[in-house]
Amino acid sequence: MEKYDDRCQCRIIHEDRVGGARRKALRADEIEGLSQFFKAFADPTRLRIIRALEEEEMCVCDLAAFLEVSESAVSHQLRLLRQLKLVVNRRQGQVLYYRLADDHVSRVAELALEHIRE
Amino acid sequence: MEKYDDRCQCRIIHEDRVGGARRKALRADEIEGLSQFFKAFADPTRLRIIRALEEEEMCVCDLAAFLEVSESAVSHQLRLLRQLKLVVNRRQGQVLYYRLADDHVSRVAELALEHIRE
DNA sequence: ATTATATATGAAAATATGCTCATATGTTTA
DNA sequence: TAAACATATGAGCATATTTTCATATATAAT
Repeated sequence: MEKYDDRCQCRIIHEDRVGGARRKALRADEIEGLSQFFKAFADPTRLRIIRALEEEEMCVCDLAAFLEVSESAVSHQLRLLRQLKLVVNRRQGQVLYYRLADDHVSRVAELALEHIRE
Repeated sequence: MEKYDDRCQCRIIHEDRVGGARRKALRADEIEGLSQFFKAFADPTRLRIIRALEEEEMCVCDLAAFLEVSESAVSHQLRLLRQLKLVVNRRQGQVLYYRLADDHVSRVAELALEHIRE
């Protein structure tokens, strides 16, 4: 004999709103993808990398110099940005040049900047 | 007698690009603000809260029911979103109704959604 | 071939984050 | 005034994230 419904024992004040939210909710994988995408921007180091690459492509050691952090740290962050498909690279000799994968990236950053400047 | 320059011992391949990046760089406090702003979107629970509030205002227990997480957890996340000025609330009796602070919030979410759907 | 350069990567340490639990606050109702 | 309800909050735990350090890989130069 259970004391409560085992699924959700929360009181619901507005059934309709909860239902509405459920109906328009994104699928779990979309939410996961979206939050991953935003995670890329959610760290000062990565955000500075993104901003720097808006201008022109840069190599790892340029970025390390600009950011004043270790090349290893930059490389780890770039891997993350690569996995999230926000940056791509091209090799020229021993140097890898990184650039932004597409312009949604800059546009999102620009829009957010507007927000915080208001 | 130091072995290296104590500021930055990185080799720089493209002085000009590093310089360019430095010149167009945002101030430290803007970078901090921006990354904080994005941090709000970088968690599935908060993202779902934001999406739910795009439709209409909701109270804490509605959100808890929709998200199927504890009201305490929702409340903690709402505090964070409040501190980041992404949501505001209004009290009606003992119920607090939350809504998005402005429409930059939805626009950023929408733009990012376009990105991941491509 | 050997050495140097540019970057990548795994493991571990330092830190940050998200949730739970217990308790506190503010509002309404009895 | 007391009890009930909606929400807030601090402390602590579990997990995740970011960096460092040591080492590995790929390309170029000697």
